[in-house]
Amino acid sequence: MPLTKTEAKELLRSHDLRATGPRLTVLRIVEGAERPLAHSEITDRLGDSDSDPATIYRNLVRLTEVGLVRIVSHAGGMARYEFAAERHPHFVCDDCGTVSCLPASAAPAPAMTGPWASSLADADVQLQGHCPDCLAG
Amino acid sequence: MPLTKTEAKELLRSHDLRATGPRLTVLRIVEGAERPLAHSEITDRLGDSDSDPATIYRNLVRLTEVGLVRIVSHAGGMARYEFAAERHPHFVCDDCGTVSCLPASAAPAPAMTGPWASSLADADVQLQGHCPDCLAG
DNA sequence: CCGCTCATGCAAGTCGAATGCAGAAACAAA
DNA sequence: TTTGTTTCTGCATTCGACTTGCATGAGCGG
Repeated sequence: MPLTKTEAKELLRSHDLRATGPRLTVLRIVEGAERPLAHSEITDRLGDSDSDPATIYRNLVRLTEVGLVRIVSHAGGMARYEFAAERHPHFVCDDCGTVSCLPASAAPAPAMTGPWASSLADADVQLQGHCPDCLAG
Repeated sequence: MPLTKTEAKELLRSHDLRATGPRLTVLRIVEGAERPLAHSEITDRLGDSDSDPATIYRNLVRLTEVGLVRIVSHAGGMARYEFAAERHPHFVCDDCGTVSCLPASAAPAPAMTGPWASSLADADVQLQGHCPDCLAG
């Protein structure tokens, strides 16, 4: 469900960020993605408006700081960014490095007593293994 | 439960690896650690026998290839290595980057039908959030 | 003890990511 | 609309984790 240019603009302004060209584009790409994207995958999807790589990095940092975007994984040494609206478990493939989204029902909520209780209550779940594609191939 | 020098040596030989000085040291450090260690943390624990950083990297790669060691996380852009004997959930702190080990009871096994079934069955669980220390501080 | 093979150390290179700086653009106010 | 402040962009540089090439040196089977 892609964000319109106006919606994205308002979203940025409501987080005290200026609605600049590259920023709008990055936000809309991340929001419209079907899975967490790496920096290189975002630049690939820029199309006509190819901004400077460093600008994309800085915008991802900025969007992460204000909470619009979240880093889901560093698999393979590259950060993967996801729109921070909904939380669900992710599956990281140890072979191909792809990060996939899973339905919440796939992973029961973790729980523990003691000092870890509140940490686990708000934790994101990530599963690591071999994805169906790599198992098949 | 630290590995003796002889046990480590046999473990290496049984995996078709030569029992060299740096290799033995790295294996024993990783095995004796209470949590997954980054490359820099391993060199910190080398003590008297400080080998070349590249040698440590290559040994971590080799040990990972033969399955004695596993990469648990790339949080903060650095790989964390753990002795591959037992599997348990890990908690990665988004603030300080520390990777902690949790008891298996903390995270129920994930499950799903369809193509993901077998992938999830063998998956490692990793939780991301804010560790008790960072929540307190 | 010999010799083949693999590992080490050193240096240089790769790649993702961060940073300094000057010019340009966004937003608010006049 | 024009001005002015503040933030952002683009370019180049730097950084840190990691990798690789190559010659020397160490393991281990014979």
